[in-house]
Amino acid sequence: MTSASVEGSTTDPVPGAVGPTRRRLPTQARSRERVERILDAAAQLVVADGVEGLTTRSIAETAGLPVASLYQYFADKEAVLLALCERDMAEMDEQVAEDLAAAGELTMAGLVETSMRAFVKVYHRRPAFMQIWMRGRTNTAVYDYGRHHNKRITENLLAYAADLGLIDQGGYSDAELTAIGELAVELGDRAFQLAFERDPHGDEFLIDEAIDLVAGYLQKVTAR
Amino acid sequence: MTSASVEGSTTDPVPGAVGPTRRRLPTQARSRERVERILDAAAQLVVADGVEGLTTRSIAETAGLPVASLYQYFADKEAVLLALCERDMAEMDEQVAEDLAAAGELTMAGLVETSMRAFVKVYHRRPAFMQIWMRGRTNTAVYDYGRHHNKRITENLLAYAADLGLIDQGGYSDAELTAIGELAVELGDRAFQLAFERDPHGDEFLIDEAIDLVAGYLQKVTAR
Amino acid sequence: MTSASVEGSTTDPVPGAVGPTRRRLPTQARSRERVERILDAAAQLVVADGVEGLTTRSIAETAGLPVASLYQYFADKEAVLLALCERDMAEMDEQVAEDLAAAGELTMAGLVETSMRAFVKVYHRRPAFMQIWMRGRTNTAVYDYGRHHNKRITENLLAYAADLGLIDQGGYSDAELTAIGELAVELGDRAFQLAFERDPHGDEFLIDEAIDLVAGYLQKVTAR
Amino acid sequence: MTSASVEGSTTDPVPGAVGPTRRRLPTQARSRERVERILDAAAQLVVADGVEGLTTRSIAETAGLPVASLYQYFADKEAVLLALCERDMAEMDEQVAEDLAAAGELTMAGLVETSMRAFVKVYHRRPAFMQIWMRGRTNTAVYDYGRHHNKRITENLLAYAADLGLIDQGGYSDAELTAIGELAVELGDRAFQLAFERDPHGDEFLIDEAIDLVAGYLQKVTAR
DNA sequence: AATGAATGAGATTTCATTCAT
DNA sequence: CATGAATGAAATCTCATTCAT
Repeated sequence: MTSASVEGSTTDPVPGAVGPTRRRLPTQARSRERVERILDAAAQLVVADGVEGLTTRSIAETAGLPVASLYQYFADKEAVLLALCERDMAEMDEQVAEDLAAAGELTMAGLVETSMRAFVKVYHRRPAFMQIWMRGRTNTAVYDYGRHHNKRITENLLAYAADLGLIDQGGYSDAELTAIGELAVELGDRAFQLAFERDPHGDEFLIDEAIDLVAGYLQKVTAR
Repeated sequence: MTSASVEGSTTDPVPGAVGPTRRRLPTQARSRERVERILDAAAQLVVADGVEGLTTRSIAETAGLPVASLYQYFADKEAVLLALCERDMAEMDEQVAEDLAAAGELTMAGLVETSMRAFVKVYHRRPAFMQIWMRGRTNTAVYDYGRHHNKRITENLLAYAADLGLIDQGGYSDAELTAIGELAVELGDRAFQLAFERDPHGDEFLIDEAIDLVAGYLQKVTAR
Repeated sequence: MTSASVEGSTTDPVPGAVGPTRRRLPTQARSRERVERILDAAAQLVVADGVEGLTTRSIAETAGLPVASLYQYFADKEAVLLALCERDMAEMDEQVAEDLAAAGELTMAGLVETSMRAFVKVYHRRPAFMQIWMRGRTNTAVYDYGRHHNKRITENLLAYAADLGLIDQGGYSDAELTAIGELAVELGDRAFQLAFERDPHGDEFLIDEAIDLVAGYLQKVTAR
Repeated sequence: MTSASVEGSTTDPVPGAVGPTRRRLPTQARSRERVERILDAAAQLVVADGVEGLTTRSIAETAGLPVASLYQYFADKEAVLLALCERDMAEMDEQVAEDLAAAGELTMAGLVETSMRAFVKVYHRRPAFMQIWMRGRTNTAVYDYGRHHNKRITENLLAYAADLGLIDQGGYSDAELTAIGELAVELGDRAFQLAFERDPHGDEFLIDEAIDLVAGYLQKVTAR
């Protein structure tokens, strides 16, 4: 097993996030706590009303602070949503990294299954995230963030797989290999979306199928 | 060639569509013409400003009639969007039916390819539709309509394939077969979305891959 | 006496004014009445709180209609202010035209005096206008409108004076003559501003001085 | 040449200016430096965004200190603007005093010309000041300060002229004489405003006219 | 004295929808 | 049927100012 890691430069700087310059601990703690409160409020509201129904007012009300204070921590409404994504996304990346590390010797199919099962774990742990991710993609910002993140996941997984010698590029160019990888990730993502749309806990049959189909599709570039 | 047709109960009743009570022919004709004008306006605006930027005012202005008159033909803004989808969708169904009819003896892979290429034809012919379909799915109504339509397409295609004896259900239950079919359609749809996101004319490599992967995934229930 | 008139294309189209397409008389009347009510409200508020304190809310409240209805008649807040200026400005132009017509044979000094006294008449008749004009020029839109209007007044008066043969251009170029005329108008305007700043009814001594100084300054281009 | 000086009680107490209680020299020095930094920032911003676009945040940011610290040195935003005026105004007074001192024996016309040319010098040297002064008068505070300052200038110049025996009061009362003086100053001011509005460097023709007209208007109270 | 953080109080504008005619 | 006009209901964001530390 190599030292390859799927966790690359994991944390995208979320555009619009306003970091209050932190200096003293008590203040920093308060700040962090408020940011968390805002994100929790937003998550809760998204689950209840959908991403479209999210308003600055409702966020502030739920978080128990004045609307104006939102703008102390976030550049605008969109930034809240993105921060929400980022927070859970980071957790997701960690889970994947951890499970892969624990998995030992892997084939391509194993890599796919381990990663995708890690995703499912996080969806279970974070129902709000699942909601946003699975239903909230009707918001452009979230959609774009999702696309962006999927690209990064693709890069990391491809690099990881290459490191382990799991890839046989066959006749495909590098660009084509990347396109195939990205397509695989998007397919898995979409299949999961369906699985969780049908059943909040994730339809088991569809989850299994999703894993199966991604691995199956990747056969064409798989060495072992 | 059997009498099977993918065009089943082709026209979904769009919720919210208000049928103006028709009485005299001239009126009916006028009505139809105005509905078309509204849909054309909406299509044009969606291409220009995206689904999010669509307003009743802009629709009315572009269509050259008073805002209030929209409500004579549609229950609300959403209904316009859905009618728009439905109109193009019907065209899409027709194209598929026609191409399948012309295709003669088919295997499962042939069925998949023929259908998907028919989709692409329509995307090319109707850029507005492509826009709505490929980018507009960030609108909840459109998204839901898409899901709904994909289900219907699945049903029709499965029935058609069964009719032709292309299906070998293996150990799968009927429900599972349906789930697999639906998943296949959604995957193809998503893959196309990526293809047209990357290139307004549809990235050729991705289109080919899409067809390939759908056919590949369906192997597990394919007789020939 | 010639047929020359200072009332040229007197009414500048106020940018942003939204004319509801008028068709039927009752409706037209209602519309007009509401516009008047809005302008009256704005005028009253400007007198009370100054131009800076004017808000859409206060206008609507005072006029007794919902804020949203303002936007039926005016593109935005600024447009209200400009319409207000225009309304009174038109009256001012009329007064000048009328008084000049009644004045018979004139010298340059007579032309200047007649015009400026006509201004004063209107200031007296329309205290709200006087307020806006004399104090409200701290608003950029109003200021710019004022400059613009002064230019038009200059053109009209110069043309009128030229028609009557009151001008002896001396060594000055056309551009310089225009500059001199504009300067004269602005000076008179400013002097009046001081006169009405000191006394809401217009300080008499300053008004006399204003007329005197403008006529005096124009000597250099006066034939008789 | 007498000892008369236009520089009277040159520094108007700016209302709202908060003198930080000075105690130790280093602190005082720091204070002074910060005040300068704030004023420089404000000047720069006014030139860039106009007086209307000035915000406490932008000032603080540009000056490189926390917003809250502004309030250590100034009572409110307006006070900053006024202090800015005052600073440049003092320079203007000095320039006038200096040029008059250098001018030797003067007539009324000479006094007017020397003073006004001194103004122009400072406008050229301080573009920010010119901006505020010439366009910023749409801000009430600045406008009022301008009026106030013009009054003081009038007093000083009248006293200076009287001292030199340039004045022949004719039939005018003292109050009238003052009114005439003030009017003359305001006229010159306004004419300059036009000159600098037309050309950032000051339209030469208009500047000459301005000087000419002020001297001309003052003829009525001029001894020589 | 200095300042990070907090916020009350608005401001302007947009839009879908509904009536009265 | 048609539609001009009207509007309730929000939504987002900005800013000057004030405290607690």
